[in-house]
Order: sequence, then structure tokens, then C-alpha cells
Amino acid sequence: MSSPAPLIFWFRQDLRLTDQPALTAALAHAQQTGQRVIALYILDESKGTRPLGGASRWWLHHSLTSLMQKIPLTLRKGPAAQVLADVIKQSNASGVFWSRCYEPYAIERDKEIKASLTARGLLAESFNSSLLIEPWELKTKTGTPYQVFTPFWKAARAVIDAAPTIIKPLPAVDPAGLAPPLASEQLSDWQLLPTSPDWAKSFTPHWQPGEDGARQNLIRFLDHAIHDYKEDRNLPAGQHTSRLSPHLHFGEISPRQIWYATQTAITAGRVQPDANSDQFLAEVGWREFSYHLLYHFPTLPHAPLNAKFAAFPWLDNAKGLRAWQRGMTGYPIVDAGMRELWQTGWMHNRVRMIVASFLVKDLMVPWQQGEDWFWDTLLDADLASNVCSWQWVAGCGADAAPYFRVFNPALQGEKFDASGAYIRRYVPEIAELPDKWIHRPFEAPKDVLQAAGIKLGTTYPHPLVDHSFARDRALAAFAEIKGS
DNA sequence: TGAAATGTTGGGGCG
DNA sequence: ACGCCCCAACATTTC
Repeated sequence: MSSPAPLIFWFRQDLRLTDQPALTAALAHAQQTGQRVIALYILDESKGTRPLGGASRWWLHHSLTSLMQKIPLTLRKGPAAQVLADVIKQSNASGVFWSRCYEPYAIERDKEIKASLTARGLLAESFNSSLLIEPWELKTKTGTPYQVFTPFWKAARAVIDAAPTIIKPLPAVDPAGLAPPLASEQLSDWQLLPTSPDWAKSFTPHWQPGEDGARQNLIRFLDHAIHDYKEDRNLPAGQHTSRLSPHLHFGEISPRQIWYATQTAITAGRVQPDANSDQFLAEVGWREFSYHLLYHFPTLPHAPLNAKFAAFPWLDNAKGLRAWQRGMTGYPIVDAGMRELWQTGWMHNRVRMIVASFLVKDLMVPWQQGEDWFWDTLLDADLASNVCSWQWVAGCGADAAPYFRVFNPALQGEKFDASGAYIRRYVPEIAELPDKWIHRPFEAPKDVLQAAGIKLGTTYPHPLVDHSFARDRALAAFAEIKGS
């Protein structure tokens, strides 16, 4: 007699076992019917998807490794629909459970998969695992999607505060209900890790991919940095942020867990319910807002939300783009940020705004090219957040920074890295400059440069462009499209 | 989740 | 003593 048909749980951007509604439901359903659950991860880089960036591949490798230490996991590579069909055939499975993704191509693919499974009489169930509120659940009074953060967040908080149970995380699943893996591909065969050169070696001390690392970052943040978060989150030199972004992207932790842990710390008196905790929750809110926007405006990854920007006179500036990517623009705060990104797979958010403003406004490079670079190099590369943030900086997005709001890199550096500690860490060739000149070596007197062992144009680049000139140029370009 | 230009005010130097 | 000017310091406007 054959054993009952198993269910398949399809892991995607939800690589965790706690607060896992889809897996919890699959296991509960299986238990009732005497089934077991096959845990499956599919590496789907087929046409139509956006292939993972290099940094994301590194993270995925380690996150899957961490998950496989806890549960049996079957690995397969290929177009998801085809892989699922194969696995269903092999295992005689009676259904598939998964957590929703919201990238336009994922929505389209998953819809087809669901329809096809259902048509064949199989169970196909999807769940919300990664958002506090589904993108279609919030609408303005006139029934349109929100395009401004503040009212969006006000409405979202009202929903959350009125129904505290929606942020109550589920307990960890019991892996006993999981089936042994089917014939699985080897993770090492996927070659997710870089070799020759191993440019990810320097990532290791900064990150612990997987559910345990995510929890540790959250606990550490709630114990320390949250107390002065509102102001200190702007300082890139210290550890003033949660560093949860890659964990969130891969679903190693859910926003519900973050929210609940914060509320619990407040109730216990370990955290004050003040502007600092509100600011932290609002940052979670920006992620929700990005998903809301991406869902309702699926062209966002390619096209400016503000149609006027279609006519913006971007420059074909390959040389500038390359210097920016390598952290060789001659503006210390920009170069420090780009090198932090390269070395650690992450960049402080204040600095992300500065480098993005520099690329888009000072160099007039199309924001899509910056978005591409971030997609490839960020461990937390996330379509919704990345695209919305780039459009925000470029001035063409929702609730965007006005185009004429141009960051002055030297002033931003002086304001948020007054002691130059961040610059000296990532741009060591100018470390000997005194604080007064560390953010503007191009204005330092000759003898100061010499004493610091700097020869501009040799040991550190001249500025790629003069900021004051670039600012005027950007404003003129903006004026061109303003009336269009 | 700006910066620069322009306007206003008031203290102090100085004839 | 008074008016004039300079210029921080701060506020407002503009991009």
C-alpha cells in the first residue's frame, strides 16, 4: 500500500521557520490527512524573472545552508512551473503551498502556476508572510492607491493598532512533519558563491545569514540603538541601525516579528514609546509603502512614475558611472559609501541617499543604472525598495524629493560624519587629512595635502565634476522638463 | 529624508 | 551721543 500523497511547501523569499503562515498551514493540513510535507527551494532564473545579483547569490547560499541545518530541503533549479510539475510527478504530491511574492513577474508566474495546479485538481494555496498589510487592502478615500507616505502610513497604523492580532507572529513550526528530501541538487553546484576572485570574503565578518542572525540583529537593536534612533540613524560611522534589511528581503524575519518584538519591548518597559520607536516602525512602513507602490504601479522598475521624466535629458556618462561604482569620484562621502557597499555588501541609508543624489543629479546618469548596480552589489537588493528609493531620489517617484533638492556631498559629510571616522575607514588614502578638510580635499591648501601624503589626481582623484557647476546643470535640465 | 540666495535684525566699531 | 556701516546670526524665499 502506498503512503498518502505528500504536500509540497515551496520556499521562496520566506527562508524561516518562525512566523511562517504558509508552512504552518501546509503542516496542519498534512497532519489532518496523514500526509507529509516536502520542503522545496527552486532557483528560478528563467526568462522573465530578474536574475539575482552577485551579492544576493552569496546571501542566498548561506541562508539556504542555514535552513538546511534545521530541516530537510530539496533543491531544484529551473523554471518554477516546470520544476513543480516534475516534483509533483516524482512525489505524487496533491498540492503546493507558498508565501506570496509581489514582483510583477512573480505575480504573473504564480498566477499561472496556481491556475494550472487548480485545473489539474491539485491544491494551490498562497499566504501573506512578508507584509503587515497586503498592497490591495489599503486605499485612499477615493479608492486609489496611496502615493504619499504620510497618509499611507497613518492609514496603515490605524489598521494595525485597531487589530493587534494581525501582528502576532506564529510560533516556530515543528519540522517533524517534513518529509526527507527528494533527490536534490547540490547547493555547491549552483555556484552561488564567487570564486577567483572571492570578492565576498570581506562580507563574512559583517553578516550571519539565516534566521538566527536576523533574530540577533533585532534583539541587539532593541537593546541599544533604538533608544537614540531618530537622530543617530543618520550617522554612518557607528552601529546605529538595525541591519535587518537583507534578513527581511530573504524573509528570514518578518515585519510582523519586528513589530511584535518592538511592542513587547515597549510593554515590558525596555523601550520607550517615543519618537525613536515611531521612527523605527516608520522605516518598516517605508518598506510596506514600496510594496504598495510596486503592486499598483508595476512599470515602476523601468519607467518613471512621473511621466514628465521620460523627457529628462540624461547623459550617456559611462566614465562617470564607472568612477562612481568604484568609489573614485573625488568626493569622500560618495567614495566611502560606494566602497562600503563593495566591501560589506551594504551601505548606510543616509549615504545611499547621498551617492544616489550624486549619480543622478551631479553626473546626470539615469537612475536605472544606479538601481542596476545596487541590485548587483547589495545583499539586501529588493525590487520594491530599490526601485522606489531610486525614483524617490531622482525626483520622479511617489512622494519624491523635489528634483531641485540637491545634496551637497561635502556638507552632508560634515553634517553626518563630522569627525570623518566613516571616511577614514573606507577611504584610507586621505585618512591623514585633518577634520576640517576630510570632506573637501579638493579645497585643502597645498601644504595640508602634502603633509597628509596626498597628491590629488594621483593618490586620490580630483572631483569628477565641480558640484556647484553640476548643481546648476541639473537644475537647468529639470527646468527643461518642468512644463512638459 | 537640502542648499543657496536673499532678506532682516541687532550688536558693536568707529568717525 | 549719535548715525552709519559692517556683518554675524537667523529667517525666508527660491531653485
